[in-house]
Amino acid sequence: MLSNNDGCVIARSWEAKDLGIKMGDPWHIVRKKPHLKEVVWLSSNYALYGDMSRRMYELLCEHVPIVEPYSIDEMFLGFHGLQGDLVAHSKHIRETVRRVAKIPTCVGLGPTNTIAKLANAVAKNDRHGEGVCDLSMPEARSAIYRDMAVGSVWGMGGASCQKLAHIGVNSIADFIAMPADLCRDILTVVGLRTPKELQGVSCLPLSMAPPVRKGISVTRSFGRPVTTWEEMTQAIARHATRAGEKLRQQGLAATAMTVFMHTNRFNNDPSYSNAVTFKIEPTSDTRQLINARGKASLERRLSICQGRHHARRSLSVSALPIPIFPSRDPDKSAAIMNALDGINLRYGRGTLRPANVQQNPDWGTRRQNMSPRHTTDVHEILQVTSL
DNA sequence: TCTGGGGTCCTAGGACCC
DNA sequence: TCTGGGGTCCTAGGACCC
Repeated sequence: MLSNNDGCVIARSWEAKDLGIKMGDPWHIVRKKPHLKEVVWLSSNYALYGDMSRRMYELLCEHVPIVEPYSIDEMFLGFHGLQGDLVAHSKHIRETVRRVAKIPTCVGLGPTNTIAKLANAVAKNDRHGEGVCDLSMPEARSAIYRDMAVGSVWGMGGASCQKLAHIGVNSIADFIAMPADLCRDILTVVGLRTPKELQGVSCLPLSMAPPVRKGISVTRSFGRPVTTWEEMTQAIARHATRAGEKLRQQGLAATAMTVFMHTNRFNNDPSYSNAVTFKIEPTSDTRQLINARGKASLERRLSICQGRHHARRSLSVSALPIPIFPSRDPDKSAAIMNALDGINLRYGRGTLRPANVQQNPDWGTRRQNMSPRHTTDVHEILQVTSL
C-alpha cells in the first residue's frame, strides 16, 4: 500500500515482503522493477480505514472494560477486573474481530503499554504463529530482551539507538541494565520512562478520554511543481478550507495560523523553505480562515522566493485551536458553516466551497490506484456476482 | 513527472518581569 | 577578582510515533 500522493510504500503483505519490497521504497522506482510486475499497488484510502477502525473499536468495547484507540489500526485494551485465562480471552477477541469486522489482528499482552507493544510486535512477526504473544511474566521477557534490538522498542528511534550504540548498548537487556543517570544524560527524561516501562513499572496509564487536539495541520505535496504565486494562493485557500472542516468537526476554533512551504528535497534545485505564523481572531469559519489578516505579510514574506526557478514541494496550513466557537457574527457564521458541512457530508467533500477554491487542481494529490470506499459510499458498495 | 501526512513531547535559549 | 536570582512565556528545533 502506498502513502499519500502515491509516494512511497507504507504497508506490505507477507508476499510483498518476500519479494524484497521495503518500507518507504519510492513507488516510482519499485513499480518499474521487472520482478514486481504482478504486484497489486493500492493508494491509501482513509475513509475506508477510518470506518473499519470504528467497527473494530465498537467490537472491542463489547469484550473488554477499557479500549483506548492509539492510532487508526492500534488500540490499547485494559483487561482490568477480567478473571481467568487472558491468552484464551485474547484469542477469542481476535477471532471475533476476524469473523465480524473481517480484520486480521495480533494481540500483545503485558503489564505496561510498552511491553504490550513489544509483545504485539513479536506476535506480528511470527508468520505462522497464533497471533497472540504473552509477555506478562518477567521469565517470558528475559529471552526476548536478550535477543531483540533496543530499536524495536516503542519510543526508541534511530537517533537514540545511534547514541546508545556508541556506548555499546544494543539489546533491550543492555538498555535496562544502564544506570538511570547515564540514561537521563543521553536520552533526557523521555528516555528514563522507557526502561521503567520495560521492567513492568507503568508510566503511561490508559486514559479514558481522548485528549483535546493541540494543533491542526493540513499538509500536502504537490502532484507537480508549483512555481507561481497565484497557484500558491489557491493552495493556501484549499488547505485553509480543509483546516476549517477539521476545526468544526472537533468543536474547536483557531487562534493562530502558520503557513509553511519548502522546495523538493530530492532534486538538485537549491533548497528553500519558509514559514509565517500570525495570530487571528478566534474562528472556525472557512471564509475567515481564507481571508486571515496575516495574508498580506504572508505574501510579502513568502514572495521573497518568487522568481526563483525551483518548484515548491509542499505547503502546510496549521492552526492553534481553542475549544470554543466564537466569531464576529456567531449565529450567521454557524448557520453558513453548518450548511456547508452538511452539503459536503451528503454529496462529497468539495461539492460546496468558496469561489476561489478549485475542486481538482492539476497540482493536486495523485491517487492512481484507489481501492473503493466499500463501506462509506453507496456508489462503491462491494458487488458479489454468482457464476 | 514521480520520494506521505498528521500528530505529540521535550529542550535550549532569549526576552521579559520583579 | 567580583556584574542577583528566580520565575514565566515564547519560539525553534529535534526526536519520536503511526
